[in-house]
Amino acid sequence: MSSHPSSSDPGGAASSAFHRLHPQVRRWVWTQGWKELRGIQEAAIVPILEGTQDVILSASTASGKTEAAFLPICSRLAEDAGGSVRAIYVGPLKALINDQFERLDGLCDGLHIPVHRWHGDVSQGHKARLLQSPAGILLITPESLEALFIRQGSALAGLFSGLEHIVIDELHAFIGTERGCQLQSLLHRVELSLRRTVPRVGLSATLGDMSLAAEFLRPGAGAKVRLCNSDSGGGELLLQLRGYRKRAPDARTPEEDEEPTDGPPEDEHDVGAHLFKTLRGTHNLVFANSRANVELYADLLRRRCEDARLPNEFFPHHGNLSKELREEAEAALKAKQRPVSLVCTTTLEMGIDVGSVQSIAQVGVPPSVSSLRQRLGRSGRKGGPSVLRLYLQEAELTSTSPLPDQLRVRLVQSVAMLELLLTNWFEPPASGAFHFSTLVQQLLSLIAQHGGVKAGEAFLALCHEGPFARVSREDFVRFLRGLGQRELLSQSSDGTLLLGSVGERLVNHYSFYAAFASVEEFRLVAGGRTLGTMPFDQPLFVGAYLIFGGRRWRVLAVQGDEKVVELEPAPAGRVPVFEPTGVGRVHDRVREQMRAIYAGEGLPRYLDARALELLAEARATFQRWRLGERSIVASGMEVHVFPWAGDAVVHTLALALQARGLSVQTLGPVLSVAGPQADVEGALRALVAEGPPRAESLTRHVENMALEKHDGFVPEDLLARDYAARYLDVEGAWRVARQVLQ
DNA sequence: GACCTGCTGCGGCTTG
Repeated sequence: MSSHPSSSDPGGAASSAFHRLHPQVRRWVWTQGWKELRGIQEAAIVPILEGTQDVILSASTASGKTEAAFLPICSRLAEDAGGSVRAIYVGPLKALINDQFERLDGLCDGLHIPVHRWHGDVSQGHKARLLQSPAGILLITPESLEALFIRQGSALAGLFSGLEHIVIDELHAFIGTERGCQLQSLLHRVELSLRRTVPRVGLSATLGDMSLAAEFLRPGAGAKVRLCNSDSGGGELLLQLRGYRKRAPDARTPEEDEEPTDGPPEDEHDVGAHLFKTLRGTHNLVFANSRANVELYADLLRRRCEDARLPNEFFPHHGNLSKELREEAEAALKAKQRPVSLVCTTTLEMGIDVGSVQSIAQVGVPPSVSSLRQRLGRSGRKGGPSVLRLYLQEAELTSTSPLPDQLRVRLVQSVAMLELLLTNWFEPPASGAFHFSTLVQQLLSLIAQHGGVKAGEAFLALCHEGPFARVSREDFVRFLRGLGQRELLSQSSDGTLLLGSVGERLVNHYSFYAAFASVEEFRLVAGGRTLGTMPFDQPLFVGAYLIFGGRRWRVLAVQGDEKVVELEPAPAGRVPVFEPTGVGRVHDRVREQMRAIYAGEGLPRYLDARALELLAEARATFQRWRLGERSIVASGMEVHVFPWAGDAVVHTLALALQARGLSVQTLGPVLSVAGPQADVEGALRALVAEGPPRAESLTRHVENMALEKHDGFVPEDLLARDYAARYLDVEGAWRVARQVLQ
């Protein structure tokens, strides 16, 4: 960014917008010693000052987005900030709200604009003071805003009567989620109670398709949202993908158990050795995908420090660690007084500012291109290059190695993701869900707010013009009937909806304010013996494989009500993969790119020697099986189908084949079906001939469709529709079915 | 075998 050495005016000669800020606000900018406003700050002034438009401010982390929103907002409030809350800021994290509170307080202090924060850790005294004399800016979480509706329902309109601005921070973190849907509903309900709209400002990291973000910010009128984008542009990127070989796990089955070995296996030591050698002495983030791996690598690196008689530089950071430990680690990284690297899960992907780091390490397959991009954004900010090192382990092949291992799908998927990252593509946020679980919450909340509502009013408020616009009147009636049967609702003689006994209990517990569920632990049982518990927040199928307690198991049955999963030891030789080929849902585009890499000959320059070897093996397997020419191959008693499509298509095909009585297992990009090839091809041909079914009909074999918090109260058919909209792609699956038969 | 986020009112205690 260039500076204006000839001028001490932060607005610069070209800026007319700066002069439209309140004199006191301009003075604050001068006292900060800023040479000029950043592009995004400049661009935001006029649209926010006018106060008639919704705005999205999109720029990379630490680009001054908060100030961009609040310089003009404070200019508007500088003369008079009283009477009611005048601006609401919604943040996804308490820590972020605390950060922003400190920053805003400095700006607002001289302007006599009160700043209040409101979340679970704020004392009741502070909250009571705001309720007594509401004024200025309120920083709040979606959950605390929910609590305000339920606890202060009748006082809400007065509390917010003079509200002029709503700011949503980290907008991208809300899009497509239950929590985001809850926030949309709460903001809509604020406007309903004020009987007017309030302009919204969304702050976000750079998003690919801005129209999705705009539609999220103002449902139904996304096209009218003003977009202010300050893409600082991709700087230089230094990239390396390092391959490692790992002993095949197939040798170890539950029948022939061994003593657990001490410490991590050799292969992790190799990865650890390189991490230690390259990261020590500087500041870095190591993303390790799971809490278990975070602990493993943090421990391994700490011991290397001890061995070298160095003070420890490596600390773990994940959601199960205490707040104190996490804050200590964050502070150490930010202080920059001595070298510190944090080994973390997604905790450090967004939110609080830890300053920029020298490099990013990713151990294992990245969850998605967009998260890779987000992680990369943490490195090399001040003009320097971003550095990304990817560490990938593939199993040593044996005579019984399953096809996905031979195909090195983890390595190839990672290369595909890096290639897509380099072309600046990344996955759009999820869309299409109905969010019935959050509709349960919002309906109960609406009733609690007003003491009772008519069904027609609720439909208008939540569905017709609210965030649940895709729910039809007929569906809403069925939905209400279902909630009535489950005693969440009751109806008075004049037709008013009231809370039923179960609804009353739900709403009166503080856990009701969050739209997302705490992960439920399932009890794992094998041969009548309880092995332990494990959290499941993903669909679970009979026949699925999992690893627990260092052993491999196959799911025999799922008892959703009792939260019990029955297991049997996985048969020897049928153990498919050492670790998941990717976490989360893989996009069509990534799998298409994988096929191109298998079929191609190019050697990406960022691969090390071992990774090149593994890629060569992958391509040799692809050639040997002639997968460039055919998508169905038989191997022993199994048939492998390669749709080269994303998880939604793979999952849909698996369910469709299961519905025809076949035993199907999905292994990353591959569907493995038991039986002769002719049967599988026959089944696929029959599917194509029948044509695509209604997506809901395929959910018959899904054991636990109720994944979101209140899904258990949602009528089965509506739940099936929500599930299909989130996880299935019938059109895509039938297109692929036609292709693989050619 | 993914990960992350959030939470009120009140009773009972100590301390100034």
